[in-house]
Amino acid sequence: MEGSCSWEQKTLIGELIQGMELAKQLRQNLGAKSSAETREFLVQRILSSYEKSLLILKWSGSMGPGQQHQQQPQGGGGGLGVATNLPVPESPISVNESPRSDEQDPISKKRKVLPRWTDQVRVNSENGLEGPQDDGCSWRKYGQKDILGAKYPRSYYRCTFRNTQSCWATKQVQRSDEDPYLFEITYRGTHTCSQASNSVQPPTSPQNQDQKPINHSPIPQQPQLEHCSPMFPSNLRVATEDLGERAAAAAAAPGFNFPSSQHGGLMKGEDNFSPFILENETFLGSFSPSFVSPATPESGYYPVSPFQMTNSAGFQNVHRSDSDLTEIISANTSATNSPIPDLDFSLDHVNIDPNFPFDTPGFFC
DNA sequence: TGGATTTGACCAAA
DNA sequence: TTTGGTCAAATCCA
Repeated sequence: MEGSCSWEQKTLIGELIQGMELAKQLRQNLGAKSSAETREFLVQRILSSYEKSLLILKWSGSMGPGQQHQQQPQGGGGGLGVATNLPVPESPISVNESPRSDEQDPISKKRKVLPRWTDQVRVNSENGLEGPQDDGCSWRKYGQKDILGAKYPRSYYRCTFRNTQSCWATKQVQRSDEDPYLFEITYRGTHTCSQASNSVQPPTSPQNQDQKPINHSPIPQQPQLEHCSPMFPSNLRVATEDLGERAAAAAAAPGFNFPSSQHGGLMKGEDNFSPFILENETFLGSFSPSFVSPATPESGYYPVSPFQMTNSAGFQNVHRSDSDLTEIISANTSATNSPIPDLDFSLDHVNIDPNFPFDTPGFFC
């Protein structure tokens, strides 16, 4: 935390202040005999504020001085990566070497270091739709793998236009151990194909988020082939996934398959989860227009803030997304040859309220 | 018949 | 050595 005006500090203070104010509101509501719903909502927000504060502290504490914006510990307890105040890398494409080379080398089997972020889609069997909604992009499944500690196999998809348009965007779909109706979709890389404008873009900074209109609809209309760039998720709940919990979740279950956007059906017939309905498919955070059409896959290295995950106001729905700052951050640091670990973190159990005051006084320097 | 999916094998990172 | 990610041949399907 360099200087007296670190982003973390301000954010932390803002969170605490917000929590205090919410507590006051709750107090007033208690006296005013407000509805239980209102009180519950306030409690939810208060808890959210404190959880965020704790995450900030946790994250900050795990970073070396002056590195908060550049690295993030890997592992479930990673906490939040806050790179918000980082400007979009002037030239993310050229700044990176390894990620870029990886991404440009389709033949390499090396684990790609691409911008990665996770979205979660909750489905339910009531609506009759088959599987989670299409995210607006054309994906082609190229693999499935049983993941250690996970009850369900993970499916791998890549852009249909990978060959024709050299679009290296990929996504992984993993059904939640704890909630079979919850799918965690990890996007890697950004679309550079013709459907890029519809593609899911990595979350961006809070600043950007503030500028985005927020859809406060608590219940998203069953998105029809919505654009990948999920406008605003109606979920206000941003859960961070605790990596440890995954392993903990144990029971077994049949593998699952995720319907591809082109087929709509389940990938694996034996799956008993047939009629899935997308209850929520959103992507927390806002997307800066400047991120919409990266010139190259590498350009997907965006500064991201966990808080951009904040968003609209759904009340009960599950959803959330998280981001992976790793590569994004590396874009900003590679120039200094700093080894950047693959920082993958997610936020689970954290409810980020849609009204997170990024404009809280002092939020920004 | 062409495009998409399945699945075992391979490879590199951890 | 283990595990995750990808490849590519086989298979499926419209």
